Amino acid sequence: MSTVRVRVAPSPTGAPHVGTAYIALFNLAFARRHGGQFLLRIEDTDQTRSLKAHEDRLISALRWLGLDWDEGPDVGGDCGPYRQSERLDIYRRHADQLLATGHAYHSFATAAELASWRAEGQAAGVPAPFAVERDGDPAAGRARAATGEPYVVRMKMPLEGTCVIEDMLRDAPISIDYAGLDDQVLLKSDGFPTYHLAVVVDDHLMGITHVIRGEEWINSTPKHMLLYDWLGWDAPKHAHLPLLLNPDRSKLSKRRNPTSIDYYRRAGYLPVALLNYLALMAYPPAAGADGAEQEKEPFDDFVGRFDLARISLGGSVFDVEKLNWLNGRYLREDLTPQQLLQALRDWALNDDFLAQIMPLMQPRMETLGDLMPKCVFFFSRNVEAKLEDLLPKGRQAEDVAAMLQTVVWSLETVVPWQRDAIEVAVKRTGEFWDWPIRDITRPLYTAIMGQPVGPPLYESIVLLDVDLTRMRLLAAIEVLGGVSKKKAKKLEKDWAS
RNA sequence: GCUCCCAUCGUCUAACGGUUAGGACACCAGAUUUUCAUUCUGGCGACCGGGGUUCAACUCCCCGUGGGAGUACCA
Repeated sequence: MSTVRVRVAPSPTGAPHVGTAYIALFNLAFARRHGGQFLLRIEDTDQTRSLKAHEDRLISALRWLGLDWDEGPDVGGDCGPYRQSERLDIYRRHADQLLATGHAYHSFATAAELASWRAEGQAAGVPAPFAVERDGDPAAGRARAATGEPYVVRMKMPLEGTCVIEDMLRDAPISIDYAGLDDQVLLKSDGFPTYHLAVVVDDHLMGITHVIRGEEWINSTPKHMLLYDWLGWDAPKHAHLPLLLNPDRSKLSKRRNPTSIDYYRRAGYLPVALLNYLALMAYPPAAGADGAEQEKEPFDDFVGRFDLARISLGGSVFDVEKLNWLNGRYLREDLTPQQLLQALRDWALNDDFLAQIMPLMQPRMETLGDLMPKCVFFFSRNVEAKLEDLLPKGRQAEDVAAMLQTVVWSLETVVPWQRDAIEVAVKRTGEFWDWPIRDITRPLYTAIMGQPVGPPLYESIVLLDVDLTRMRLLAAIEVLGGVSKKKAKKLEKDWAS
């Protein structure tokens, strides 16, 4: 049997997500367990959302966790490039091959046409009918494309038949009828591939033997199997992991919870604990000698007993309380006081970080002893904002909560995280509400610092960093009574316009 | 709507036909600690429902129900 090769393939479209770490963790464990290789591939095929800044943060976050890869964009390897935006010609070549063999076709349909086809399909309880284009003359399609008219390349899905997927985590194979599937776009009009084309081509070219990914991909696996077949390749084995969930059991999202790896880093969690907790999310703890279970288990020990088939299939609610408990145990049990001090230095108690605080605090001090009380919030996991401090004179809690929500949205667009851009984002919400800036900043001071007074706001937000800032704003919104789902929806609409 | 996945305490899970259904987080009591935290002890608390199969079902099968995901020129 050939060497095990697995990968994690995140797309750099936002903050590094704990879900990515979770998937990476199981891939790495599988690779280590079988003496194989683990690769990192950047799936930056969405030109409108992918950012190099996000990729940099992602790599830094995964490195911090110690989820190291054997091949990747930053370390190279024999199967590069490992960034999909640098492999465009490869995808085009394979798309051409599928066009030539009649498995794909040029599509020129407008958005309006597609919408009407979909509506038609919906009404009949079937996927959108693409017959108009898919059965046309291939040469005509090619000629039309050559004129420079924008087009996409679509898969010609079989109208009948069933795809049987063997999933390593499940006893019974998964069967999905081809008839229920859309003619998937493979090549977009900007010349970039979609996920479906790129993932199959790359996994094959990079020698991936096992695709271990999130459960949200099950439904598109038949498309991938078809592609392997059409291209004349053997498909890798598949394993679809259960999803990480919000407390309300929906797919883990940043809407109300911290989902960025950087949040946990900045809030003071230890990588070993986060990793341990993530493993526990889908894998039973080791049995101890006395029958009790050993929940605390560093990654290297976990690898030694890892067996893909033992992964539990139900989605898991991410429980910060339990993470806190585990993190506390590592902090107390595994670190000498010296090591604890070092961990603190690596985190925030270092000259580099403190030096940035000095200019903010110096004008506000009479004795050296005034420093810490006035800037504890930089070193705290969270602060407790009091309701009365969050309310500017004459404002209702409900309105202030809504206002803070728009600040959260406004701040989301700030990349990279810099002072002036933050100020612009905050002022923009001021204009939106047509409130004096004071009524915006007072709640902000309180949310960020726990009290309505403190060092300069924008500079402080920069140092607090994006994830901690976001969570403090969300916490303040809760103190104010929250923003109802219905209201948030309307607000989001108004805000977007 | 259609397709697929999943289903044990509030949460994470053990059990792989025969157990008083075990452990962990959280919570509640008590002990230790000058305080707090830690630590220790105890408590609360679950097999989604209905049919089968079997001497015996949490466990196997079927049907419901519930939850989730997918259904994009996003991944």
